[in-house]
Amino acid sequence: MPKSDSDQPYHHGSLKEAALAAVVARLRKGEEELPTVRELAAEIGVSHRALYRYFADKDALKQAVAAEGFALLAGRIPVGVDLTALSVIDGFLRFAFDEPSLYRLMFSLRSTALLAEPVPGPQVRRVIALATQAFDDGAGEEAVRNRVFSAWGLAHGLFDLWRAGALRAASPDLAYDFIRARILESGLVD
Amino acid sequence: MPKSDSDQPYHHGSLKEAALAAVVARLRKGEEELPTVRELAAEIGVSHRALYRYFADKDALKQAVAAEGFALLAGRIPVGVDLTALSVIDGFLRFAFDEPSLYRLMFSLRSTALLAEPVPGPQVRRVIALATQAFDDGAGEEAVRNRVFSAWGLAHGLFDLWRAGALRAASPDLAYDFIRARILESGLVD
DNA sequence: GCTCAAATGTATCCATTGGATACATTTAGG
DNA sequence: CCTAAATGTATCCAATGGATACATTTGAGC
Repeated sequence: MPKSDSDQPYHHGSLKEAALAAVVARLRKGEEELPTVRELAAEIGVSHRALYRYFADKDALKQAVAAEGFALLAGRIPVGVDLTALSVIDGFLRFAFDEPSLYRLMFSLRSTALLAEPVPGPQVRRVIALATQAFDDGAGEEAVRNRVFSAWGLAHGLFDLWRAGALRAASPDLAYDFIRARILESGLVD
Repeated sequence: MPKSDSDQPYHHGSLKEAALAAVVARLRKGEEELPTVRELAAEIGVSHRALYRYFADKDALKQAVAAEGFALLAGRIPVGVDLTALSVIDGFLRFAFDEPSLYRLMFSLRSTALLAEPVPGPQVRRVIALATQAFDDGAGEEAVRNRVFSAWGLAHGLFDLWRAGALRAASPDLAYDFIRARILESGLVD
């Protein structure tokens, strides 16, 4: 017999997706950290242990959220004729400033995870592939890789210094402009 | 009457210093994270609550450790005639690779802490002052500041990408060489 | 349609951890 | 000396990630 009229069915149906979406939404709303497993479960309407059917432990949840983040980042990078070194940089930087908490989470992972070993996850590989393509000016493979990492490092580093408070910019917009100016002036992207 | 022959006196004498030194030592030995308050207290030989006489909460302890880190970093930067843009970069990079856990902790702080607001802590200011002096080539104040942050951002960013696993270097030494090469090739430091 | 095993979710328990409060022990200044 | 402030301890608490056992659904094969 069906349990008395409860709006929620016993099986959620898409717990994993709902969990990831809920975490991303929270980070978007300004939360700096992952919610507790219990908070997250409560928001979705399940017992906290239910989440462990889909994530081995909390770190696995974090990894999955980070993977979502890289997928969202890839979505910010234009394709086709609009794929240029500058548009990659702009998409990357705008994503970082739009979703600072998510961005931080994505790059806070230890090695042995997503970005590395034995090969980066597909979401990360897509971002790297797009960037490599955009920066490919016909010079050798190594020269292109060097420029990609220099530009990536500069953007990532300046953003992180801002996040840590070292840039001491009056507003996020000014920080964005400052960082973009430094990248343009570096000559890494025309 | 004195408590029966216990080697440890009731008062430690320099708990704060001992605590900071113990944490730094642990990070140096490869621990990635801060120890728990209890572990730390046990190592020093006091009850865990004793530490709260010196640190408001665990975050305050973290901040203090980070401040120690910046002081150690400043110690890696040469003074006098050896203070050049390149020597600053080398000191900075070597510190990061020598003490990756401590380095990460130093830059993992939120804003409103040490690096920012209302003004960076003295340990951080010293590092910035040395870098600014080393990069001062007589061009305007703003141009110097721009170059300092570009170089800092590039070094910090590439190091963090390596730490996250994105560089996929075969060894720390190769990563170090790669990063140094990118910085030299940037033209930010001669 | 039925039945039963696999999938999914719940209830309950546990150890660890950061932190609070009350009390004990020293130390030092008048 | 004596006592107040400083320093450290004992003990308690709530939150949290995680484990184990059990309940509910679902669906594949007969």
